[in-house]
Amino acid sequence: MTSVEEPARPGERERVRDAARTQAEILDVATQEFARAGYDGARVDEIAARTRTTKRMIYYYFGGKEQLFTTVLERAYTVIREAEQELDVEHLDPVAAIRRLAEVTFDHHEQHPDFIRLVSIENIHEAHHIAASEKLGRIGSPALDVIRRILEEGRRSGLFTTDVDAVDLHAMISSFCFFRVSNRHTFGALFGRDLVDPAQRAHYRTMLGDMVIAYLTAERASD
Amino acid sequence: MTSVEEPARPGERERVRDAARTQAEILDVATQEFARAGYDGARVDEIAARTRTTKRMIYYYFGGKEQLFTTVLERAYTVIREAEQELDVEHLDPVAAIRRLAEVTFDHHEQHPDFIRLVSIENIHEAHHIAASEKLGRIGSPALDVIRRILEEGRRSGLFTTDVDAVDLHAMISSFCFFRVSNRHTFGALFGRDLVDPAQRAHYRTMLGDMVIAYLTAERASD
DNA sequence: TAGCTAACGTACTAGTTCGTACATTAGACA
DNA sequence: TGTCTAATGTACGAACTAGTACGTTAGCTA
Repeated sequence: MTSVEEPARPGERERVRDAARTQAEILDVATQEFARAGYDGARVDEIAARTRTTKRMIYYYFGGKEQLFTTVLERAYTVIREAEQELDVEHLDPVAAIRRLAEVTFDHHEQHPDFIRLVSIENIHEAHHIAASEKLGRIGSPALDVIRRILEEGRRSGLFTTDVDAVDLHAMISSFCFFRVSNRHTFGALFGRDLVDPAQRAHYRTMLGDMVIAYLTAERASD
Repeated sequence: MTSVEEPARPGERERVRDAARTQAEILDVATQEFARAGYDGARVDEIAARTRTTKRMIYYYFGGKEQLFTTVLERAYTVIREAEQELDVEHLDPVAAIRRLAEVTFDHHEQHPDFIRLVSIENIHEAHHIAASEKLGRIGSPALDVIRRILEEGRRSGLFTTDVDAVDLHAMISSFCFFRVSNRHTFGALFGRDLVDPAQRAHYRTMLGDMVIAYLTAERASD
């Protein structure tokens, strides 16, 4: 999400015109602005003002506000998918692997509140931008493949007693991680508890893992 | 959320001027419009147009767009709190009671997608309207009290092995119910699965209950 | 039934906001 | 070193949008 501020690598004197840098700078600022204010709340002029370039360039490179937002989304999703690719849990036993996966998901959500906000905003708009994006249509999810393999192994070994679909488990894990960040403000205002309080971080991280493992290893759930 | 369209109770001829009805009508339409487009995306003119009255009246009764949104939120939360008051699970054993509570929460989220959207929107705005509202500050949560009592009983009887805080359990249940509705569109677009597909409703409802019960009755989780 | 006021409608304005027409120049390359 | 184009800046316009000034009237009450 932050490709920002390459301070002119040595030997490479900062050029006045640099298409790639200008585009990256616009995307960085746009990400912040859209995440801050929502699609309609975001101001193209404001984005331009916080850039070293002008509004003209936003239209030159991205075409318009709508496409800019789509590109921001594309980049945000690409970042998270790349992080998922790093996932290295196959050497762990199924229980540890799932817990680790949950923790990595937990950490990623916490570390990218802007991404969470963008996704919330995109949902208000019924995912129209994702639908319109070719890139996002076929981006896939490495995490899902990992979950699938772990679940299979866990079931074969008899460690997991619950027969759950990978997508559903992903939804279960994501929902907790996402909600904790996305609904932080209303939840805090209504129940007087900050779900993202650093002092409670380990607590909630453990709670998530416990919950998922308990579900997967429950002795004969209802079915 | 829908006080709408009282079609002139018999004997009570529809008056041309009716303050209460006008206000309710504005609130109904405003709820839809804000939920549809977000705070900044919503148009005061559009709200007025879909009402039998005019924009003038919105300002007459509510003061402005900001206060109108706050009032919409207040009413939406009041509705959900009233639903929680109906909650009648104390006669059930702790396991059944928690499962029932989870199911009621699940049902309520499904039945009020507009409410979910409003809450998402309010979170984008960092709960500023809730913070500014006296009414919402001290609205409380009947559900929390219920959870507290069930948990206590469950622990005393030895049925629940996990020592969890009522607010945290509420967060756990809510996160799943909320995410399923709030992130329906992005999740569907990315994973090709509609979390709110009626055919899957019972499946997810059971899954939530299983998860919560598994967590509460797990044999000595990590602690 | 006369008077009064809460309830209402119309028409307008000031300010904002996305988008673009037009002009300019850095710097790659021949 | 001259040329050409991608990259850039300035200034402006058309459309929208929250909010209001001013005038009107339904219907309650005395």
